[in-house]
Amino acid sequence: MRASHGLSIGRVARSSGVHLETIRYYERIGLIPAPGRTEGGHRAYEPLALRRLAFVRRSRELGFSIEEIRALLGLAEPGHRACEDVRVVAEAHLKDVRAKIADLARLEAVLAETVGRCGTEGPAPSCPVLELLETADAKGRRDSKT
Amino acid sequence: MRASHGLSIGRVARSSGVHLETIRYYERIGLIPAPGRTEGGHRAYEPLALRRLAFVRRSRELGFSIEEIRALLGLAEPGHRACEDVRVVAEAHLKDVRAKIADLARLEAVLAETVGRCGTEGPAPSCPVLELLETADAKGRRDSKT
DNA sequence: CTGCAATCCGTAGCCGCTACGGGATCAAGA
DNA sequence: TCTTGATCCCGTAGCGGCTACGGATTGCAG
Repeated sequence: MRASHGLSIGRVARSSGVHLETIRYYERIGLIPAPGRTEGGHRAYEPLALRRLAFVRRSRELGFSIEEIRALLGLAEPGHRACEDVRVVAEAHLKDVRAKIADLARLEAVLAETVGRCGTEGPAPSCPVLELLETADAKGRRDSKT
Repeated sequence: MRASHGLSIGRVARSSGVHLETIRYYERIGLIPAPGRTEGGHRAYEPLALRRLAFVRRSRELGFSIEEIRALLGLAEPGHRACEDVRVVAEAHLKDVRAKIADLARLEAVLAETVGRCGTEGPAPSCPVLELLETADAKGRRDSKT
């Protein structure tokens, strides 16, 4: 197999924007196919590999998990581009993202309010942040008899 | 050491809301002190340990890292409750939280817009999500000569 | 042909847990 | 007292998604 004139992994890394070690990692976990090799054993990629890697990188940037990307790559193959299926994956991910945002927004509100009270306290010079952390809120306490 | 009438780890776990294995993990990494032991080798906690664990749990819920909590625990010790130092840690964390929210909000916008276009496309039945993922955006490409 | 950059590979580490498994111990009931 | 069944012991490995290390090879320009 004439893999002699393929692209080296370093080249592919630079032009796809995916770190060299990460490319080898993706290959190891089967996210991208193993490329051909030179006689000396170095990886030699076809230009197509660049597109696949760029797809993966873009998906990671958008927060898709490796497993989601595995699914998307399958769905993206020319021939059965099932937009409907793709939408399902994307919407599930969107839901996750929104949940995370909501979580963080709650934290942000609590932290901002508390930090905001620092230094502006009246007579008692106790620390609002520490008070917050020492608050034993309801959750997780179901200690009972015995 | 009369550690005989201390609280068992299971009890502490239930009433602090921290999983049993997580408590052992915290002890292993030195986040909480090792408690006394019964004759048989079981951990026997003092009531004070409950407060410390609750503090840790609350901090984790608010997204502080283990190392941040280590710092906070030091600062929370009665005697030198340096509110100013605590505020520094909390503000750094707040900044992180806000950065994450901003990141996620950007993702959310892109995903929502894209998914929203699914099915409402005109003649060409291509998939907006796939098109998004196949877009090779500027970042990360600095392939040049040679 | 020489010299140095690039690549090879396997392994271990990061964070914050969680799970597993086989044995020891504890506490309550009979 | 004995027995049972719940609890706890400990070490180790795994999760996701990489990143880093390091010694040996290969590639390629001068």
